[in-house]
Amino acid sequence: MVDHATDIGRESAARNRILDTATNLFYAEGVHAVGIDRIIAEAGVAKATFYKYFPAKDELVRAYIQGQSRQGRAMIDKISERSARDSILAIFDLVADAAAQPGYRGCPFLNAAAEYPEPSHPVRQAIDEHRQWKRDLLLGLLEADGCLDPETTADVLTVANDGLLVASHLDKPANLRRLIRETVLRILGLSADA
Amino acid sequence: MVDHATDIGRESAARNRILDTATNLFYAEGVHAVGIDRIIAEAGVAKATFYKYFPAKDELVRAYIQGQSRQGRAMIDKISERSARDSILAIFDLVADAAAQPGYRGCPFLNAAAEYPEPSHPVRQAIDEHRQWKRDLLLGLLEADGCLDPETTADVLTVANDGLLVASHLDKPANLRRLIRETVLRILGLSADA
DNA sequence: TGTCTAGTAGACAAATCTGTCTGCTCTTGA
DNA sequence: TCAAGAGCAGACAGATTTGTCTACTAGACA
Repeated sequence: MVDHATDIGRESAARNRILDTATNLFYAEGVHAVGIDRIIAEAGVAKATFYKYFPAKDELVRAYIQGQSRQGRAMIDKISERSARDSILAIFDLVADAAAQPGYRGCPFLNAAAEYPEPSHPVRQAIDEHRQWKRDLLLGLLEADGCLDPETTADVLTVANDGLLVASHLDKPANLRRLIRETVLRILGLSADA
Repeated sequence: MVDHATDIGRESAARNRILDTATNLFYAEGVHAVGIDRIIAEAGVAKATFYKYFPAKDELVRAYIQGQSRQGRAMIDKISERSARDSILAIFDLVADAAAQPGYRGCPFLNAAAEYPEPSHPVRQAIDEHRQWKRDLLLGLLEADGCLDPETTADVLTVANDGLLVASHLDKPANLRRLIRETVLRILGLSADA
């Protein structure tokens, strides 16, 4: 017997359909607002199949968050080779790309975190993992750029990233790309025209 | 007959108890996660009384948001007279004060907005109102401070405010006050030590 | 005394929530 | 040919959701 799909939970058309449907619904309407029945109906899947792959709703939510994290990393991986400083600017430009998408509703991680009060919850831990990864990514780029205080600057850039994701959703500022650039340049100390 | 309490919805011990209880629960656990039954039980109020003052749950949520807005404005009103620039710094310091509170769980407006996808919903409108007020407040202070581009700077400060509220909750950075100061000074172009 | 108002207590309806379980139909591979 | 696995369909349980409605109590006021 070949060591085939012993591991349930990987590669299955039904499972993918469930996760895709849930991803769209969770992001568009919020986690608590979307019920299992709706997901299985729109995914065209039997209830038993759902509970086979996701023993509880929270496991689906965790898979949703991890999927968003994977997707976010993939977007950043796609950025072409360039200087550390330009990489930072390109990463922040992704906020504008996301905000230009039709159903944009802010940051999936921040939205989900708002619905999970308990910091030790698996969903929150998945969110923390992503945030930690992103902070480390920025830190590395700042060090490569010769930043004098990379730790502090990474924190400030994280603040800016979160704030830009919020503002691009709730305030829809005109000329978001300019706002993003202005924010990053001021934080990096490259523009003191305040 | 004196023109007494014709207007239902103002000043009532029961109503206050409902709103106070709901405020604590909504902030601590999220809006969708808290049911009417729980609120009336913890407020020690009859169901009929609840529906007398709040014809639907969403009206209670709107009242909760408006109460948080009122409270936020009161905090800022309490800041003593000082220069425009110092006022901005003092306003941002309020983030650290809030984060130091026992049950801190981030910004009530951002958390609630995450649970209301529809921008035209009354709850979202109440949130927008508060955000607009705050942005105008910062804009006025920047103008008084002689800022060269107050509009842009107000946008960037709004970004920073949101980001700091998020980070202080999800990341719990060591030395939050220093991070706040660093963020604001860099945005105002008063510190280029990146 | 009688009436009006605010409030309490709780039954009830209708929908929806998560999760379990039974039974059926395919497809694939030995 | 036959057995196992994957998936579908849907009933069911038990809790919980928002919201309505009836019946009662206590205080204020004319």
